[in-house]
Amino acid sequence: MSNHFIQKLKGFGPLADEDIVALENVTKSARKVAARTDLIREGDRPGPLFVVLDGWAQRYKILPNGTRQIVAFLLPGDACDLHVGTLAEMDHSIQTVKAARIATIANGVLDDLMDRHRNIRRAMYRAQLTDEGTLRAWIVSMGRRTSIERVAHLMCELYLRASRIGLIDGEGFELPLSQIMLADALGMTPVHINRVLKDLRSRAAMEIRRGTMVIQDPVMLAQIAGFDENYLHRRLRQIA
Amino acid sequence: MSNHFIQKLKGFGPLADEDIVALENVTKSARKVAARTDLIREGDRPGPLFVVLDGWAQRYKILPNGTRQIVAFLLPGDACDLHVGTLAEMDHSIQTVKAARIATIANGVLDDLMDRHRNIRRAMYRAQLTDEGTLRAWIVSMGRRTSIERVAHLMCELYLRASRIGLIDGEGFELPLSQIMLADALGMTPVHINRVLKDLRSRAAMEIRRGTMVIQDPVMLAQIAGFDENYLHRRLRQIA
DNA sequence: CGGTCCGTTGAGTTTAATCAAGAAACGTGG
DNA sequence: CCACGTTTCTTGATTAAACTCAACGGACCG
Repeated sequence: MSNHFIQKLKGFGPLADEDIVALENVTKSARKVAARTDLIREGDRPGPLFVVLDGWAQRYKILPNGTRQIVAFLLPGDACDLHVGTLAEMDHSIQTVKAARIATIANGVLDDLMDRHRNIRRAMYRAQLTDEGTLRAWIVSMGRRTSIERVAHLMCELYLRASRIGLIDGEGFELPLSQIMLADALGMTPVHINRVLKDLRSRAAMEIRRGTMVIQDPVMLAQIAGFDENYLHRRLRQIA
Repeated sequence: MSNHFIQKLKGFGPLADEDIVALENVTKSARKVAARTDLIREGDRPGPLFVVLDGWAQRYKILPNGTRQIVAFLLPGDACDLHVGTLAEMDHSIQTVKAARIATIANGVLDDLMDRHRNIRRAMYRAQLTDEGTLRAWIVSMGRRTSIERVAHLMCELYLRASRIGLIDGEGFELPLSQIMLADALGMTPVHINRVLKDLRSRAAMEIRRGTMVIQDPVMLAQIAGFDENYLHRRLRQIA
């Protein structure tokens, strides 16, 4: 059975057999978690590191006025903050989006893993860096893109991330996000998301059909989005 | 002469004398850089790690339509991405805001430093985590806060960060940001920023006077912002 | 088969952007 | 140290984008 986490780390630097064994060991405790279940809540004392082996999760924050902002989507292979456990209090919550398989790595175990395996350490930092790039891209989207550009940009991002971990099947990929979630991720209202999706559909750029995202015209979509995939660090530099 | 970088890292975990010596060594190459100078540009092959010892810098991205989005402010003691040098291409630019003193740490030197000094490594990761928290807070602001809340929130953030590194002098602190920069950071137009600042001034919450930010009513400002300083991880958990 | 959540559409409102123009501050060179 | 040019700040009037409110159809679930 393939382990998306190991798969992903391999993309960020060479791993020796012993590294892989260590990673398998440390993630074999994975458990099934139902959809819409909080793994950890804002204000909690940070627990272990979470690794999404299968399924989707999201980071989000609820504001005093009751609105919600989703801050990141976690796809198979994604981990939460490295060393999140060293800080006093969570500043946001993490929740499964659909049924997921989640591994938890205790802090001590993680420290140990990072101390002993230089390859793993480096691969995880690089993974961390691409996550940061994604956060920055979200800020750019929210600050300077129109609503249709924003939607298109998120779709490009998710498509690219899904494709890298082999989640594309022919016509499209599974997108387990309601329009409400999209609204909370993009800083809009569900009503407006609905209108934007209608617009994208009428332009024959993309369409969401029963939980499946279908990109009819990838070039048009990327053009609308002003999408620059460099921020996801597609090409790693050759490292000595 | 105090070194803001070392000062800041000390706040994220204990450093031994030898750690401090190593950090001093590695930052003694600092050079003066004029205001509004790009340290590195989007598309460049990432160079060394930059550390801001004094002055302000900013990360920003220019969009195809010519607009700009500032993605982060770097204050004295702040560093750029760890291991930024391991990736293929910068996805944004970094520029000084005012005249600054910048140290550069070559990739090999940084790797070496991190490998040899466990304390430094950990402190830098924790610093990195708080930076990430700040990015998430910006996303929340842009997505779900009104313009006045957004401005107030940024001011609270900057005030808190400035106060931690001893940049507050009595009434306020130096804020070397034009309204244009504030607009580019908050995803608004300069005209609207101007009106919002006027509003905050008329409420006697805060005021910017000749490059100095004066907070007349911190409680009101934090209330307007819905500011939760936890995201900046004020309190580090006790670590064994 | 009834309830709830989600998606869809229309009408009216609010927020912030745009356009425009003048005043103030700043920097530079003579 | 002043004069001039440039950038930044400020304000008003108008426009555009997205939100709010409301209602209904459809899908899914127990």
